[in-house]
Amino acid sequence: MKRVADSTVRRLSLYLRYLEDFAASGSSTISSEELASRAGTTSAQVRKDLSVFGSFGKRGLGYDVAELTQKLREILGLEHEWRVVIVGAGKIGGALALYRGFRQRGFPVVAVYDSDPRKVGSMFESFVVRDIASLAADNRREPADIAILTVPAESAQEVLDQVVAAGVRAVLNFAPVQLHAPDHVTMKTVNMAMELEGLSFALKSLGNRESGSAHRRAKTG
Amino acid sequence: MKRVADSTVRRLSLYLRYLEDFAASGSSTISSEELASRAGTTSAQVRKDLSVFGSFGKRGLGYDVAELTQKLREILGLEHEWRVVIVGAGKIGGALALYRGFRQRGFPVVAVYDSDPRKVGSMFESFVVRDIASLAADNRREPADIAILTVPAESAQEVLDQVVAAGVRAVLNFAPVQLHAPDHVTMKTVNMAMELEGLSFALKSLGNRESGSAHRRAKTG
DNA sequence: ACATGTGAACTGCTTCACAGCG
DNA sequence: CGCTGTGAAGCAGTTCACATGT
Repeated sequence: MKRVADSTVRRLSLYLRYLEDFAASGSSTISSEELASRAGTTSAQVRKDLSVFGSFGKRGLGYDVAELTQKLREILGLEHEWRVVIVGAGKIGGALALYRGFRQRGFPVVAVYDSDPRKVGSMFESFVVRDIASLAADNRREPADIAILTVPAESAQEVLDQVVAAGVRAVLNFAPVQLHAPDHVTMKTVNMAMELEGLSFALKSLGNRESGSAHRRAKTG
Repeated sequence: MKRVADSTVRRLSLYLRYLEDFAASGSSTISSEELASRAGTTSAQVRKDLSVFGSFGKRGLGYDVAELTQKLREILGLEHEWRVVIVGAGKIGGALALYRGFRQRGFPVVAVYDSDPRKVGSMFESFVVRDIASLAADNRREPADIAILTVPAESAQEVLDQVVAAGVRAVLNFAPVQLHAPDHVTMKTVNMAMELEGLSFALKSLGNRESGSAHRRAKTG
């Protein structure tokens, strides 16, 4: 199949969320225009995105909510659960391990790993922290589909290598560095430092004219 | 000034991180080629990105690490700190409030807010959780530059509206919904559900051929 | 009549390739 | 001679506009 743009997949994920809301509200059909306004895009974009995978609408009518929901779930591969492991038992790893939304959306967290011997074996809510070195063996019994990396930037590449060697083929990285993985491994990076610096750039570019800026320029406030 | 592409700003942020590492390792000059390999891009891209803001290199030599670091900090608006408030005293908000990396990179968390009266007034590590309704007044005394939204999807738009009304002009949203803000407010969204679904799509597209897939198809494993 | 599905036009980011300069 | 800086070319994603089908 032809390569699908990343931006398209991201929007499909958004559409799915709104369809689920919409189904709850009772309506059985929805137009590309309505989906677009919810997802913050245009009706043409919605139709183009869907057209990559087929023709799901009825001309003059729109899309059947239940049917399109089901199609999107199929397209995104959400018909069964994907087993997630968290690697890095720190603050953020902890928050994610406890976050119920993942399981609700079909991504149950099945284990937590760390490379720090002092953490290994300790309890982490309902999880016993396992040694990252045992991931490969654990994976042979009960394969993990996705690894979430919440380790410090310094060790992120090393840990990624271990995760890849263990056979995991999808990684969500929270370390603020660009990691290098083999082609058969899919990686997404959430870089909060980068997002904040993007906001900094925007604030600075706008001239930061609001009254509050004074307290920074003149510390003698 | 001409509009700068979002992708450019994101890469500048990455370059800066590597320059900081590089400075620590002693070298005083760096080529676009070397920066590119670290940041996972091409030398031409590095030069194009920088050329948007000026000519910082020396032909035949490369870039002075200290000088380029300084320039990037200026460009990104990192010469002074930006005050951050976290709105939503739940699991993720908590992890972010405790995360030291923000302060280290110039984004000190100065307060935590929530709209749940049961949480307001309670301690959250070193923070007393404040009522979101008091944000506007607090802001008049000590303006927050950036709000990080870690509230449930259902209330995210409502909370965003309050944050905007309080005068905050930059928002980092962790709720998995598309939010609508006025033009003068800059928003970035980190949507973990979307990232995971992107990984799901990739795994599914690759056919998920590895041994582990069997245990899902045949529950009789 | 109405909303989809889609080729064509457009926009904007990336890559190329080389002139320019240290 | 080496590496930057940059127009020009190439490519990918978005928007337009209308033919198509119900």
